Amino acid sequence: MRHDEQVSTPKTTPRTRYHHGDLRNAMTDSAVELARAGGPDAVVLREVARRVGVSATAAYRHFSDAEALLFEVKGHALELLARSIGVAVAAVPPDGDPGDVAVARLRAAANAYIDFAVDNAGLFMTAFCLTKVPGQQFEGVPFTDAAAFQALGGLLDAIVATGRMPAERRPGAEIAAWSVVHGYALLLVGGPLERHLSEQEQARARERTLDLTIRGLIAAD
Amino acid sequence: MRHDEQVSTPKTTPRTRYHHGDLRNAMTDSAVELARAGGPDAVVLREVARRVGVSATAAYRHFSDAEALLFEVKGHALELLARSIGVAVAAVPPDGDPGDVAVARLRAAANAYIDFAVDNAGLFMTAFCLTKVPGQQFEGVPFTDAAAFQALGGLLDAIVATGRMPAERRPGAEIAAWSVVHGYALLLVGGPLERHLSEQEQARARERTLDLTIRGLIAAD
DNA sequence: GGTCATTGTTAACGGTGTCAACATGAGGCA
DNA sequence: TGCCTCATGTTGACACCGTTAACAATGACC
Repeated sequence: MRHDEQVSTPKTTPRTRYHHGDLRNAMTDSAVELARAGGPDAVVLREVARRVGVSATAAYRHFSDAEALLFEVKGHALELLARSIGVAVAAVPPDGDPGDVAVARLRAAANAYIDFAVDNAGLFMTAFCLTKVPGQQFEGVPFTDAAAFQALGGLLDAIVATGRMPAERRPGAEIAAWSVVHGYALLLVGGPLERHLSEQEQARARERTLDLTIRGLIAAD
Repeated sequence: MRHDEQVSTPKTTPRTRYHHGDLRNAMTDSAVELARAGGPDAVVLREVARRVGVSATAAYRHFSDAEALLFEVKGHALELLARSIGVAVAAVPPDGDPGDVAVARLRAAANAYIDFAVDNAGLFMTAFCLTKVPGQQFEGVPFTDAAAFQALGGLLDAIVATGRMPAERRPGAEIAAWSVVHGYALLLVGGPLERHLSEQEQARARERTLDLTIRGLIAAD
């Protein structure tokens, strides 16, 4: 419906063979690029088909719906997010006090989450933005998040194992941790924080938010 | 684009007078109802006009854009959210230890925020969901949030005043607090939590998340 | 009571998702 | 080898959407 900015190179590769050969993946990739650049609203079935060099209706041989295509994009975005976090966590040097390392890993994961949201705002929005009240059947975020959720749990378990966090405080901690980071990221990406705070203030706010959360997790009471 | 469910009564009030008299407000109200029921995607200019009993193009006498209408709805949704929180905070009995009262107020605000998101998922999504990477000019959440932000600051100041929270931890605390609650609400509304957790687990998770956050805010270190 | 800006209306355009009917061609079976 | 079949892509059409241009009604002000 919105037909403003036609961002860039339509990139119509006018293929030679009648059958594309790998249309589903090609469309998904193209859709991911659109989402990266413009968020979920930019994922337009006809535009995707155009870029891949195929008629719009060809999409229906591989996706039941325009929404199904968007769903695929969400999955990809989540996978990229998870990978990005994994890299950051793995980059934490495992030397020194195990408790420090475990906490540093959690912090690295949190920062990677927020960094991803800032650096790939379009993908992040696409992954998490719900634009309609979901019906009976879930059509929110694909279940990939479950894996990420377990990974986060692992980080927290590690902290408990080093004695830095009371075990009885462990249950539900993933949800609290995820909530903070997710909320901060969303308030930042195109949200109020991005507008009301300078870049420096944002950095400070992020640090303090993470400090506070980690204190809540590991502070003795 | 999506033209599936036509939810309910089009409610076309075929007015008698040529001029509506209060078209702008009527359209805004109707749009808010659509958003409440179906989220931002349900706010369709032509449908709004239909319900108010007016031609689609009449909207352009009062809104520059379909987006402007949506923007108005966002403002209303935020106002309702703020009002809802205000009521909850005011309902906290001011008896007993001032520190307890101040903390209870913060907790009430947090719970009201999440309750609003759950009970008015469509409005909440409409208020906060960004569907496109914003351009130079902000087009995210209207600035009403600034007022809510200050109110939250007031709650935190009160806690500091009672000595329950170290003053040096005060700066940036709004952001941390808001982040948790906002993130939890968004993970809940149509998000992963709603699907992976039973209702009882959700209640427990919420309690623990708030506990953790408040501990982070007020725990001595 | 006449003038005119405000607020409506109709007609039309391009864009979008989607369906039905048709075209192509790659792979298996004779 | 040749044919048949079915997955894959195409064209054409429809309904809906946002938006603009040109026109009509009305109410307020002199």
